Amino acid sequence: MPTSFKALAELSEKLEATTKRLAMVDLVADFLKNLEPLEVEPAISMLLGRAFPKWSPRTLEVSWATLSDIIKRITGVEWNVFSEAFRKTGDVGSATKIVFEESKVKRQATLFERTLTVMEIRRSLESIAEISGYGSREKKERLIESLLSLASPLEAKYLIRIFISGMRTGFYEGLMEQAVSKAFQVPLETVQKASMTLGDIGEVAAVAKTEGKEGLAKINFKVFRPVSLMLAQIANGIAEALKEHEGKAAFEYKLDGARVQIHKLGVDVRIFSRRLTDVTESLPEIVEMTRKNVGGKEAILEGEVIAVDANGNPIPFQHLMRRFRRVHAIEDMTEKLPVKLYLFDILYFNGEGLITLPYLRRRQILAENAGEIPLTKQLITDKAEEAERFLKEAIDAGHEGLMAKKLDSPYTPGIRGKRWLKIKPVLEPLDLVIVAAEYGYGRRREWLSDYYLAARDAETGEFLTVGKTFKGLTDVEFAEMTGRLKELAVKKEHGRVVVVPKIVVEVTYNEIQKSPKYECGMALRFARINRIRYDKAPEEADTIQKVREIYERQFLKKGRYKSE
DNA sequence: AATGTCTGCCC
DNA sequence: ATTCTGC
DNA sequence: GCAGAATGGGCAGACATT
Repeated sequence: MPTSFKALAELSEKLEATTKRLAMVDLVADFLKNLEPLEVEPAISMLLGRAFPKWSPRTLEVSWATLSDIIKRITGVEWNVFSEAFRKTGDVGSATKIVFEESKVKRQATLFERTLTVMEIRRSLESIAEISGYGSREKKERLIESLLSLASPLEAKYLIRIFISGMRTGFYEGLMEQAVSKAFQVPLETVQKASMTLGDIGEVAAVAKTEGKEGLAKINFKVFRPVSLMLAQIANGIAEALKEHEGKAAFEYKLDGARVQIHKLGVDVRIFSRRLTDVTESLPEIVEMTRKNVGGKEAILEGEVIAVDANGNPIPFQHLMRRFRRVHAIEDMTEKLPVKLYLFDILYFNGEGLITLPYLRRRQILAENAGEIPLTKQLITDKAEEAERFLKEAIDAGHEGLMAKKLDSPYTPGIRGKRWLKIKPVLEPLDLVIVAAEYGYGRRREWLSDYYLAARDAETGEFLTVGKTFKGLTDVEFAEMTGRLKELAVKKEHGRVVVVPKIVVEVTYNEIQKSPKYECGMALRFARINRIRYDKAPEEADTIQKVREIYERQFLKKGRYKSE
């Protein structure tokens, strides 16, 4: 019997209500057992808040702005009714449920509601993703409208959450692996291994259901099917990294570019980004390089692409972004804005998965088959001073910092572990003034949690915004800060509060970027609050002139784009 | 044709 | 991306 | 220790609007 979406929504509601992970796994396992084979992947994707599997190139091109318009329209509620529900719950999905319930009579819900199946929802999502071209916005909206008008308030809540990619139930992919293992009675390790290889638990579960353990064991890498990337944790410096890696590690230059996974089969090459988007078209020179240099028939490689100046020196990340997902005027841009590839890992070669091999061995295989493509510069050492020198060298060459990699470690797709650590020095902190703030969403809905940070213009005495941040304060500090800011409020509009420039905060950041958005033409990258400077008056805050000085100083190390 | 808005995705 | 929080 | 939540700057693309 086809599974109803109502059952999936009710399950999600139960998951949201508990924080007990074992209980969640049991609930989901029971649900999975009763699915038909074709429903397995769609249902699993949906339970994890995804419309499609992770590797799928389909996108809905619909988000909260469109959705709230649609919801207001079909429920007939006023703008303030919906935003009140949103303010109260901090979430578009829950707000939808509320207004659906309140407007039941108006939308004659009981007349329209009927059983929606999981497969119907998947097909609708596919149709929505497929629509494009002139008039597509309206067509998408109409499709969503008709889907929502068939849905009950509870179904609507979770449909909306699928649209905005997040079920907010606390049930995540790792738990899904446990549920799959339990439901289809296959060993957890087998499920985990298959899930790592394929990069998505949905399809793995479908195989587990139809072919069992034997089917799972046969799962291997497929060229042109991207693998989730191994991720790194932050380390506070060389010493910490060495300690974590038992005294000895491989340090590699950390380049400020975009991560790429390169697949090759004969002369065919495809390039995937960190989120597994196909970016092959944007990077013809990387395709060419791979074809010419990489040995073997089949390979999956990983590396970093950076933008460089005419001398091959790294230039700021922003410039790379003008190339990275571009599909128009590429030939023109390959000349104007050259990019360079550095490889650092290999996951698959001529039919063999390499991810279980130790780092050193993989790096060796990579070196043997990379031809003239450079590898990231590497130093293996157990001496902190040597590593420190290497770090300084990397920074002086205009790079971001270092990666520390554990010598005997496997490649673990999708896992952010301590086997890889990133070491990124920060620039000197700035004392900035909060000039405005916004209310948060979700758990932060009661607090002013997002702050506009400004530097003083020494010439005019004005405060000029150089960025915005929501990071660095604890919940207690947010609550306190909200109180203080409310007292300083001079203007309120749309959840934004403009305040008297009074509160000074010490802000850390990794770079000063050129900004098209802020008046002063500069913006902080990755700004976060270090501490609140209760002891400082706004007149003592750092100046725009100082920010500019630091901005200019960056180019002593990094190259500059030629038109600047 | 130019400008504005939304979306997704790099970091 | 970074940071804090809850399990 | 892990995963998730909350949200930053800024880029291109795709449409919508003027």
